[in-house]
Amino acid sequence: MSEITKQEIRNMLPDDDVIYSLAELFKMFGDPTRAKILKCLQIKDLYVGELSDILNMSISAVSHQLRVLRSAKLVKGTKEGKEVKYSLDDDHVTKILEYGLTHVNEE
Amino acid sequence: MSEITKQEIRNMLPDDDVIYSLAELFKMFGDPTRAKILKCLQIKDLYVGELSDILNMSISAVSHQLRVLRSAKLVKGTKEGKEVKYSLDDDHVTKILEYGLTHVNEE
DNA sequence: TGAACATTTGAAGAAACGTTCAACTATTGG
DNA sequence: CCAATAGTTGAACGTTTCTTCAAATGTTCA
Repeated sequence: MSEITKQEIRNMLPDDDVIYSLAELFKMFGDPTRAKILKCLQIKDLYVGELSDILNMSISAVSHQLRVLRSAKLVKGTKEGKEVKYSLDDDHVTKILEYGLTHVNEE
Repeated sequence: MSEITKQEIRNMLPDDDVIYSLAELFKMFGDPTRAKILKCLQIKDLYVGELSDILNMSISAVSHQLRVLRSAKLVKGTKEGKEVKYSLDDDHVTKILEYGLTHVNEE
């Protein structure tokens, strides 16, 4: 007869700011372009131009998304001469993507 | 000296439809309201009205988001008299949320 | 049957998003 | 120093998203 009240459920939820961060994180994976970029960087560190070639997208579009991913601390860019090499900046990225793919492939 | 070409990277990426499904999945977790709903349902199966109370949101808003989650096959609703009880419809949900939370909490 | 209740639905409006284009900054090599 | 190359940035745009409100549906019970 273990009853759980609404108030108790409310208390068990993560704080609002945690929920917001969580949603922000998942939002990063919630766009096909960003998902592809992350997948690419999982394979190999790449320059912006290379990503643009591989994904067949404009440099500008790729750059805009890289900025978003950078601000979420999921990737980082390192200047090398006039080019910028991007790499994953987070260990969880791979794990999270993997779980997602497992789910998607198990239908 | 193992070189990886752009073409090879392209070939290593998941198919576009997989990437799209993946993004669709993560999009579900990418909204605070939906994240909260999923968190609640992780604790206990709940009626729409209960969710609306717990989250302090209009019934309509909750119902709209439940429809989205339902169409993504992450929750399911079962009619019980005039109420509808919602529950998680997917084993991965908990794992994915957990990984996300781990990430968010490890800053 | 009809009033009350629980939920769904559709339209509307505001805000957020993603791409494009053009302009800009930064770096290198001639 | 100038031109060429790599990348970033901001504004504009069309699209999608989320909430609200009002109306509709479905269910129970008096």
